[in-house]
Amino acid sequence: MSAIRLLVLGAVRQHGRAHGYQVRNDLEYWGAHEWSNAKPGSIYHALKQMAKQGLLLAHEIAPSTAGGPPRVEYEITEQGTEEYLALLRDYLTAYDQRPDVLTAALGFMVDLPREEALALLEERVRKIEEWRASVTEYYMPAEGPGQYGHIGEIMNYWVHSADSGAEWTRGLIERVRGGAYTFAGEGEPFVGVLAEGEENPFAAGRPHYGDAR
Amino acid sequence: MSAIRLLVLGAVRQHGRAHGYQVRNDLEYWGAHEWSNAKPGSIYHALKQMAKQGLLLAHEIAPSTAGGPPRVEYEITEQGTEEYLALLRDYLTAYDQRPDVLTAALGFMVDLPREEALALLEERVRKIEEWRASVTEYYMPAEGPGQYGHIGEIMNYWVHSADSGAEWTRGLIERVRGGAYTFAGEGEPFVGVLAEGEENPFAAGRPHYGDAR
DNA sequence: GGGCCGGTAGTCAAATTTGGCTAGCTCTCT
DNA sequence: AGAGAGCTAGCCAAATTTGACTACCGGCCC
Repeated sequence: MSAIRLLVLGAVRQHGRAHGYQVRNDLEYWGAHEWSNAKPGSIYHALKQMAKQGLLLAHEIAPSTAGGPPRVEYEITEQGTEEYLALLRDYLTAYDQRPDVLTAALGFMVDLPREEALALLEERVRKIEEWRASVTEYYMPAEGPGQYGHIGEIMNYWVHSADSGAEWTRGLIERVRGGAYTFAGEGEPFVGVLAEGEENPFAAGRPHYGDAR
Repeated sequence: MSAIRLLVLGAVRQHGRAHGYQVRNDLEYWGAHEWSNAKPGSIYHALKQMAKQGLLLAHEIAPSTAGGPPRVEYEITEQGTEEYLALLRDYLTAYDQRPDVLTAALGFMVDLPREEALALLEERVRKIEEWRASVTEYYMPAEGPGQYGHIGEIMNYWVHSADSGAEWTRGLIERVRGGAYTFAGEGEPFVGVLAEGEENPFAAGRPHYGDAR
């Protein structure tokens, strides 16, 4: 799975009620078009699909005042909220090496209580360590390393990445345990959406890091 | 782009002439079904598509001795070889955070001369550093960090990953410069395909790291 | 001597993703 | 006043990816 469902559900949820273009703007504000596959086509597709599956409720709305075709507003359903939280928990703990998944989950982690977020992050570290152990067991056999030739570099790279990811996660755990950020039930949450009329400092089309490659 | 085209082209090239099932087996031998999207459907699709585009040449073959449907054998064309090398060079230098792309390229890097591989890897490091500079410039503005709340952790994660990736690449450069592995034109290459009848120690279905998540 | 497991070699529909396209409106410049 | 740029809002075809399914054969077990 990609991160798009979590992103779209999270965006709709923060708005209460949103149409596709708003979601698209939020994701762009978060820079998601640069670190995930959040392109217009994918966003609208995800909205429709999730509406069909009952995760979102679609309301047909008359053409807006500012031109453009008739639009559809979406609300998250009970079932959609469950899916949202399930994805969030899953992506915080899953070590699947795709940075977009973790990144999306980081953006929403404060929707969980602090203690739960900490538990999930600790589980994440545990999973990375397990993964590392299983890889080194299978790919560093008794015959010693080197028998794979340059292919051994692949394993070396994986292990290095895993170690680096675990280390970073431990740092995050410490910061969160030390009281950083505002989690669910701790008062005014940090707002990550644009207010009506506010301008987006990170609009697409800027000469960004996304241009690396 | 995903890594599948490079993987399939590389597999066909190593065989000289291969049918889909052989490619599928090679990729499985390399563990590619665990770190990339190399599933049967994707492999056969890529073969057909690249044959249509002239990167591969397809030969219809009579049903094999061992049952099953009539099969198709593929050979890489001149154009396919060019595309293969272009992808390889691109993936070795591109910092696009998707580990499958780099992993695939690492598996084939010895198809290039040692000096070229070194140059590409150095370019890779340069690109990562550029990327890092551009990110920190845009996302650590004058108002100081912390104004993004927990969203700042996302940038922190990216930067950490970039640094880790650059460091690893520098290590690889040193090993290669020090004479490790056998590159193009340096004698008998390391064989990464199964010989006829050899058994695959990494067959699918084993309890691997891929089961993390 | 029938059943079924595993290997060979793939196909197929459905879901997703990509990249570009449309169409109406407003604002600015000339 | 008209051209054109830019914003709002979203659609679409084509390509890709997923996950499950097919069909055939040989051998093993009972």
